[in-house]
Amino acid sequence: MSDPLDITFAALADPTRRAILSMLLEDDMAVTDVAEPFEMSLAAISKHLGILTKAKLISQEKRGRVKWCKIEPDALKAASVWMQSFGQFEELDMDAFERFLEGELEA
Amino acid sequence: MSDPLDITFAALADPTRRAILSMLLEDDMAVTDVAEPFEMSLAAISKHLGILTKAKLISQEKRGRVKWCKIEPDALKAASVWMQSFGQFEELDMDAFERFLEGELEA
DNA sequence: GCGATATTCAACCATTTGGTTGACGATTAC
DNA sequence: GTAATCGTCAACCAAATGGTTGAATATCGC
Repeated sequence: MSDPLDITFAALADPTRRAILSMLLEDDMAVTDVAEPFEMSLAAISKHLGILTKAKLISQEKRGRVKWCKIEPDALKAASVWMQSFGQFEELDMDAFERFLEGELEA
Repeated sequence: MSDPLDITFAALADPTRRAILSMLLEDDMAVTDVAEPFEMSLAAISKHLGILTKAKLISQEKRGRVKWCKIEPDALKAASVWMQSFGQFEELDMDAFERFLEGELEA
């Protein structure tokens, strides 16, 4: 009943979840390590990771007692395609990207 | 306090609002005409348009008693850039990207 | 001026969201 | 075996979300 795009965009709407994705861009991480920089409970981070998993933005694999989180960039494709359908902006613009990152990292 | 991307992605997470954006891609529209194809009250659509306006995904201009809605694709740019940084990161120079990120984090 | 049209506002409601805490089931280390 | 670690679950809570209805505010046509 609910469009996968609903799930994708809703998952991306939370700053904690976007920060998690940025962290996972650099390397796969265990749940506890993902939680470490945030000022909230492990259970809360676990929930966020569940939402990202449902949105297929990440995958989780349990090895021993450690659950590893890995980014899954493909899920962004559908959302990206949807946005491209607006077609009024060009492809990735590095200057804009850097300006954006500056803003994002200040917060 | 809240990142503009929070607002943008949250606005895009609702299927009614995405449908409205698709409609506005074809032409500017009055509020009543936007509401016509949906099975919900005019007030509900008015709220959705308010959310899209706050996200700067559209603008609204009142001429007489009619309020015209116009798509504003620029707001999608920041979100698109953010997403493409994940979707296409394989095609980027990952080492340079990581060095860039680290530099930003120090600053 | 008066009625019809365009839109929003205010109050309300049910559901979802993002967080907490404490208990719990695995797994690992000693 | 027992204690510590990793992560989730369940119950709860406050606030936000997406919808409703009915009244209110402009503006237009006649």
